[in-house]
Amino acid sequence: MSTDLTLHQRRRTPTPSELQGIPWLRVLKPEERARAVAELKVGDAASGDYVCRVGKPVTYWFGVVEGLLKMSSDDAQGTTMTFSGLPPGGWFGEGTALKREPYRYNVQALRKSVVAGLSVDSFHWLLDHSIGFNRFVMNQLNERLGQFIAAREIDRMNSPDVRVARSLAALFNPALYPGVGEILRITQQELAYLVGLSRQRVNKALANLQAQGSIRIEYGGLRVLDLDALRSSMVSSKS
DNA sequence: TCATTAAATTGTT
DNA sequence: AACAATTTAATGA
Repeated sequence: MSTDLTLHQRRRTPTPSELQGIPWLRVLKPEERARAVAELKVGDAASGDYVCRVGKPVTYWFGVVEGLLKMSSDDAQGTTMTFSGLPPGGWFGEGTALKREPYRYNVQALRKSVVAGLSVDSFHWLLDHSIGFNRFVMNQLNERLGQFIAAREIDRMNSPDVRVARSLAALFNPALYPGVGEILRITQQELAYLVGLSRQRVNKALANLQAQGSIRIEYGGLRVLDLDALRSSMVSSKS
């Protein structure tokens, strides 16, 4: 089920509409932006494809233009632990790109996706030349720290409804994933993989959240009606 | 553009 | 895990 590193093969230059979905381009000055755009590559990843794997040397700083990726890691026993989902607008790998160390996690496409990449050299060039870019990366690191702390709390609770609610809230984080608007394109099966629950249970949890008025279920996706309600959702599993 | 068919996704047991 | 119902996407006239 796992083909390898599609991005390194058939990569294109980004289309204008794809560039539109790259949030940090807007914080660059015209010269910086021109240079970055020239260096950007995009590639298509089929469902199951790996974007990066543990131990591989860092080649790119990656971003999701379209689709859905998941970030996970396998321990010595081969148990897979999913850290986070990566919806459109999300960029990752800055930690390893900064230090030019090998990747510490696997990133795999949950569905057919479009992934953008900026070479590590260009990434460093922007760090050396652009204040705006530095602010973006710093904010990105800070937001992600918040995400991981929240993720630990999520793992400790055993109420499925709350787990689903909090995980959804994370995916709708506008700072980290500006490409996600009112609606998040994600199937209940994909969400089940991310949260670590059965699809049936996720289906039920979503129904509860909808009844509570914080989301609306749509075919192939979800619409957020009340993000704060998702973030602070308490245990109310009357299923 | 519309009708038909296949595929994907959801709701339920 | 399996099934039926629903929605979307694809096809071709």
